[in-house]
Amino acid sequence: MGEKSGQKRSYILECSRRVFAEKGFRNVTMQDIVAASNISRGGLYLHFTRVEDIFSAVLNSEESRDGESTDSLPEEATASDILALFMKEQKKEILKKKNSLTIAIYEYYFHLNYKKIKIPPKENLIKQQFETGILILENLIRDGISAGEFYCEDPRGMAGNIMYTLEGLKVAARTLGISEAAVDKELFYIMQGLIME
Amino acid sequence: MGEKSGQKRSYILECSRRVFAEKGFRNVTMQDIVAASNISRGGLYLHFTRVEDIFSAVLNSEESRDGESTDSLPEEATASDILALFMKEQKKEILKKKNSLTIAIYEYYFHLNYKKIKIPPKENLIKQQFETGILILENLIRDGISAGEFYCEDPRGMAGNIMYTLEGLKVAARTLGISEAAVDKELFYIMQGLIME
Amino acid sequence: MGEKSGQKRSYILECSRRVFAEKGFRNVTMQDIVAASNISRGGLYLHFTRVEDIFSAVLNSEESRDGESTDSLPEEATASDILALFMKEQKKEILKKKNSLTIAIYEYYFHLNYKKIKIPPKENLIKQQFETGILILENLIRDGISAGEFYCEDPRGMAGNIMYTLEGLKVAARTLGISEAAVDKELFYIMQGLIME
Amino acid sequence: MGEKSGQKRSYILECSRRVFAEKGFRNVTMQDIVAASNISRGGLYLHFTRVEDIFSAVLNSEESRDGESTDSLPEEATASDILALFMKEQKKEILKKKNSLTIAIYEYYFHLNYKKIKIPPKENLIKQQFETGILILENLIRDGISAGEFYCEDPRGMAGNIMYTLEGLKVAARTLGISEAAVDKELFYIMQGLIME
DNA sequence: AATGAATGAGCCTTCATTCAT
DNA sequence: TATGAATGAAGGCTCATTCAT
Repeated sequence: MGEKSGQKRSYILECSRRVFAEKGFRNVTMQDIVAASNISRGGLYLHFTRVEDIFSAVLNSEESRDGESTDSLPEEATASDILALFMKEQKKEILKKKNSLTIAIYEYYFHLNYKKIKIPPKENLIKQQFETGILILENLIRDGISAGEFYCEDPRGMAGNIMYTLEGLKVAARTLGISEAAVDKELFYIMQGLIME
Repeated sequence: MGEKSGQKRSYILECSRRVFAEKGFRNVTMQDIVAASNISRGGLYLHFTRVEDIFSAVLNSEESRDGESTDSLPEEATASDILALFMKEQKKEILKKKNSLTIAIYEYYFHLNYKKIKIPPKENLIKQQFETGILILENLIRDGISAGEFYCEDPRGMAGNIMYTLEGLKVAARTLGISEAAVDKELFYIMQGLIME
Repeated sequence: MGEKSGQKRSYILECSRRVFAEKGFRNVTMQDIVAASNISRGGLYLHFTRVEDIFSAVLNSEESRDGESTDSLPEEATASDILALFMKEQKKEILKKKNSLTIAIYEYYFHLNYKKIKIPPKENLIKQQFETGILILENLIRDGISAGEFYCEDPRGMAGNIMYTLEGLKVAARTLGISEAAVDKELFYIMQGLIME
Repeated sequence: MGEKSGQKRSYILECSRRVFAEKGFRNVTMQDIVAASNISRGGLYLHFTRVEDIFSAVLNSEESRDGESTDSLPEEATASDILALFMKEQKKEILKKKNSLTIAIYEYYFHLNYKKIKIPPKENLIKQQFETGILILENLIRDGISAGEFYCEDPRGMAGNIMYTLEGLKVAARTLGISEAAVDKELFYIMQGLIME
């Protein structure tokens, strides 16, 4: 029973995710979600009353989906290997058009911004992801330094810088437009800055 | 006549700018602009038929406003001085809440994105600004290198990297939220990377 | 212009009045009023945003309509004549089914009651009408006493008593149902209490 | 089984009564009753299919509750004593805000009125109560007259007049609003009219 | 009998857009 | 040109009522 209800909820989120990926956040209406999930207007309201709640729930259900396509690495992978893989994933994310929530996420946060809604940090998964990203990179850089692969005087600073640069690329790709070559160039520049000559 | 019409148009843009700065792009309706400019509904439609046209026109009229608050520099300013000033302006821009079009611009581009509207590069002032920013930085870096103030192996790459990082900071400030101290840290990191020890 | 707008407003109120008379207050939707006045949904909202506002406006526009059907009296009418006429009018009002706002008024006040909305006494026309009714009756009774037609020790008390009795008859007619004969009996009883034997 | 079912029915009515007392008749939805009785939606529908049916059943179950708070009278009570007590009860009823079905009853009858539903007199308990009230008062007045306490030429007429006045006070208290002092004045006026000077 | 998820009709409200003046 | 009243489509929300379990 609780089971069934949970299933439906998941089903709605699954359908909604597609809608958000396709139309962003601000363009999505309750009706869009009704249409996408083939349920009744009232039926949807049984589970969610606002688009923003649905989006928030979608974000919270993303965790599990996240590692989806990561190529697995061999045991003896070097820091450079891992960094290269990370950059490859980031590139994919930056350029991904289909099935990406990126714009929707930005729009969602702008929306919260204007509605003056604050998400408690503990529930703010995007922020957590960002900060986790910094930590992972920092550790990776330190590992690379220890292994004599990387050179970096301020691993923490470098990690932050990389994450903000990636954020900049992500948003620029959705606004100014950015070619694959340009992304490659930027990512290459970052890696160059780390690798010992 | 053309004169009069032009005046009214400018007046509308001036009023609209305030509205966009306050409410972003997506939250603004024709009615908001009518209300802000004390103009008649029909009157507005004589000049513009869509909110996006108005926003586009606001962007195109921004050029003149841009250098507004730049502190002037002495003749003999060093590259470091200029870079420091640039960073100070960027910091202001990143953290500015009032009277900033930043969110509106992102929303506008997302909107174009979903409407599949492409702006010809020549008319895309924001993109041009971004690219101009890269050029200016590149030149500045080269000047600094020549003067023995900076060290950098790839001025062009560095300039791009800085611009994307700033973009990342700007969008993060409007989504994840970012403290002044964190901005300082990031900007300091960038400068550190340039200045010779 | 202000003229035109006022005309439309009056027109809406006129149509609404019919609707309220037919369906009461609680059963009336904005759509009913739209339908009754052959204007557009949005057009109605230009003038009124809630059914209760429309009803309130209808009440406030009733004043002028009020004396509509009063039979005129000869100059030399006695207090008894006037009282008889008053009672005749009251009887009509009590039994009137078509075109009466009585139930709507009760429903409206109940509605305000539950919404905890208080009408400032000065704007509460129904209350004023009631109190005016008491004053008029009191004066009439005093006149009748002076003329030796009536006998009454407490004209003010009698006037209040009559008004509440009439109110009771009015509401009973819409709830319990009441025959014309029963109304006659009650009104006759009141008059008997005044007229000297 | 019939027993069990009856219990549940009574339980629903008990809960519903509270809801009607609090929200009137028109504001009550099936959902309100479901919520108030911790019963399932479907479960409620097994017993009642409309709010009006529930309200009707509540009214019919009120009989037993009615005499609830009547102060008991000594054996040798005079007609005046009884009348005074009656008036005291009426005053309480007129002014009672909490736990009163008064408005709900009016709304219910208005509702029937508009739905053109007629209750057969035999089942119309409110009407019967009203008529019983008249009879009781009439007898009381006659008793008072016999005992030399009251003076009244038309006990039947007086009884009806009193009941309608009380009805008027009751409805006025819920619409125009009425102070305790004003109620006292009216009730006093009625008693004055009976008691021999 | 009992449950409560699901349905869909009905109402409310806001806007972009038009058009007579 | 300018005005602003009017239109109607689009979206939001709530409830009575049904129905599979």
